Amino acid sequence: MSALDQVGSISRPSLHEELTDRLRSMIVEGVLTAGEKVPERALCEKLGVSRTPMREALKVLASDGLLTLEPNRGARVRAITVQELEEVFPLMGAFESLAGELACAQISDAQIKELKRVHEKMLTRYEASDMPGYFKHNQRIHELIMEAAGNRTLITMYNSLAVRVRQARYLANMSAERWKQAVDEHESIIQALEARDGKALSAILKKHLENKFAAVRQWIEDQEP
Amino acid sequence: MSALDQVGSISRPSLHEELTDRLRSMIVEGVLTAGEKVPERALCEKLGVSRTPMREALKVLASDGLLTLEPNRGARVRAITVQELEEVFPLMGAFESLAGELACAQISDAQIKELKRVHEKMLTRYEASDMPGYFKHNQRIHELIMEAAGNRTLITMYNSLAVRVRQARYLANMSAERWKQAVDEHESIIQALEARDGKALSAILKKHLENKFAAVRQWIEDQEP
DNA sequence: TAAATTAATAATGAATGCAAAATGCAAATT
DNA sequence: AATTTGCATTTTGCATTCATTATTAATTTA
Repeated sequence: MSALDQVGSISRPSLHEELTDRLRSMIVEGVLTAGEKVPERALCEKLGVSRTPMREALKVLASDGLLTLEPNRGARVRAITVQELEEVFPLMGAFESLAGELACAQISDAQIKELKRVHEKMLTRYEASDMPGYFKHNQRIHELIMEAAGNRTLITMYNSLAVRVRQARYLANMSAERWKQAVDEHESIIQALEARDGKALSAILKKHLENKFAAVRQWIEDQEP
Repeated sequence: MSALDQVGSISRPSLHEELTDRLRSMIVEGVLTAGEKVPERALCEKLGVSRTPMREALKVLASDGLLTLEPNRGARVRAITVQELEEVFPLMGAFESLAGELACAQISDAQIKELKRVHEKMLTRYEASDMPGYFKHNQRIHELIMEAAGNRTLITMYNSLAVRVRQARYLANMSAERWKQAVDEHESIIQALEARDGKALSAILKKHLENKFAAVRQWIEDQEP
């Protein structure tokens, strides 16, 4: 075995890949807001690239459901509709549920420890009423469970939905009760994981998401009376 | 309201869309086989298009997981690995299971009738030992259940997995017993649907897929000893 | 003046061109 | 003879250009 075998090949992501990632972030972070036109030319100039890779990126994001391409009329940021949200949540529920079962079957002690660590941090943020901080750790916990499930296809599909839900920031608003409830649910999640009780965790995660959805739905109904 | 308002606008799908569909079919139908390089230029000439829309299509298919793009080295048809298959099947199980529950909750009598019709046709094909014909109707039945679930997002995600599984034609080989078993399972599926028993259907569909997977896994093990 | 038609402008879809990278091959070296 | 090195060819990534379709502005006409 030569010393060179240790050296990994350098990966230089192509322009269109960087662009897809960049644009995806811009959409999720709300720099490009829902319904907004995506002016090809302007974006190209802003980011200093030509139209070819930009258009390639737009096609990919459209196939991911983040944009709509109206022929000869360009791209628009696709706003997730209430109807779509009602479609997406059961799916995410199924994903989380599956992830829970898979995770319990093979999660390591180290992974559980890490989860508890993040969970504790999240609690601190909750007690400090720091919602953004809370969400950050909250998201990380769900990511860790997905990772523990050890199914890359599952992660990919889950993320593609999560992105679209996150894009519509229904979640920024949460009542005090709902927040308390969510924290309690997370407590049970950790417990089920420690016990490696797949069925229980699966059910809790599904319920957790259903409650989240109920809160979102409530929020929507309050918004558009 | 003028008479012209009745006339729908001609939808001329853009070239890259047609190309993505075309290439997707070529992959699923095995015209482009797994592992094979996809020579941009040659394909362009064959299909009479320029490289731009072709490259856009390739990017989309890559993001769908049907191709891999090695930078500066072009596209290859991505062969689904055994590991990936093991990832995909639980997911499809979750999808089918969810579809079953949703379908039972809202399927119409007309839809059930249609399902039974296709089911009967499928039985005829089984009795005639016509496997391709059987598969065609089999696939249609699962499509109809998905449609009855009335969740477009679910359908989209399910299809994107189904395509990748279908591409690897593990299914063409099926033992007589397995075939018999599959037919019996389909019998139960129809019954559960008629009874609109969501839980039961959900369980049957999941089991149905698990058995299918077991058969596929068996086939793989026989292939590479 | 307001509606409608036409002209001008801008944006998109697709094709071509060019530079960089990879591949294939033959000569050269060990 | 086998491996390496240099060179030509091919292929890819991206930019640019051309053509077509929308959008806007201007003009005409009722």
